[in-house]
Amino acid sequence: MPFRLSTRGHYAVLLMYEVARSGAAFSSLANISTVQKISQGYLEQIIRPLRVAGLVSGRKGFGGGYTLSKQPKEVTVGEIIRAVEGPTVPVKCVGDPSHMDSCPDDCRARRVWQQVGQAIDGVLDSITLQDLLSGEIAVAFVPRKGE
Amino acid sequence: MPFRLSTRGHYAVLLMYEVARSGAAFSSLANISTVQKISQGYLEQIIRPLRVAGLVSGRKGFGGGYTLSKQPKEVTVGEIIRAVEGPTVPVKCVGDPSHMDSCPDDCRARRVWQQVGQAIDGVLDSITLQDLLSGEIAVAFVPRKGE
DNA sequence: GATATTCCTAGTATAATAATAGGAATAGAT
DNA sequence: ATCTATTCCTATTATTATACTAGGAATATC
Repeated sequence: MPFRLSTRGHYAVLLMYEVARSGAAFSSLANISTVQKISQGYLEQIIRPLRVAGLVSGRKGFGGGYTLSKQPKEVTVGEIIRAVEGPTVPVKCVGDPSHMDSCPDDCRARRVWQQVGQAIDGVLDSITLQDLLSGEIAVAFVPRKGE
Repeated sequence: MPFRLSTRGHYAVLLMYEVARSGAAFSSLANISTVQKISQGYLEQIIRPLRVAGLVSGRKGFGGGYTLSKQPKEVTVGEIIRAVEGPTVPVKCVGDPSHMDSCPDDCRARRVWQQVGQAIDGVLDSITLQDLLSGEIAVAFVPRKGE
């Protein structure tokens, strides 16, 4: 339950993966909606900030859809998630000036949250759409029960 | 906004820090409530799972309160947060068997979420209450505007 | 002109969060 | 004994965020 990613960020990555899969051809949201089983209306909302951020460009009308604005290896998962969700800060008192005075100046925990945010961005920024396409992502160690 | 920690986990760390600061003496929630400006009733809810997990022990009555059950260097921030919030999994389809079939078996993104969860736990488990007490936490690199 | 698409704004149901409220049990102080 | 400070427990509630749905306007192709 802590450090959860909302469906917006989650779906944004799946969405961009589908757009990347189609290469130079236009991918329609109707098609992606079917493949990934996400409502088209919701996808429209999610792709808007991605377009504004210049990660995809859309084309209206019959045969239209979206294509990547950059090469798959130039687009990181971090860019995608931050475009739809904003900066990666686990608690408000880090990064948001309007909340920084809600905790004392000498708060020892603040550096913990900074490190966590940095670690998350480190992982997300190290993975590109090209990595997703080629399946070349290192398998994370997942501890099992009783280990 | 993504990967946010709720106040329960956030406050749990501040709470444990205050308990640790008092060493062997009992810390009352009334006092911690005043120092950290968190309502006592809410602190009571937060400390319960910490007590159940064996991180603190409580003593009722006048002069009562809570003390650490272990040495500060034996208690990690990760233990604290997971005790009150559950396991660190950014999306439901990782870790929760009831949701693992909602996405396809070959989902390329799943490893991303696994790696993120592992990175978060890596940071949280590397920091102990002793580190908070002594202030010996490495400063995370925080990028500034226009850098 | 029919249709498939992006593009835009608003509303809404559900769930999670962040508490508050009220009290019972217990230990020490007087 | 009684008073008070504390933990301990259960329930309720206000607020917010999430995760959508609805309805339509613009535009490009057939």
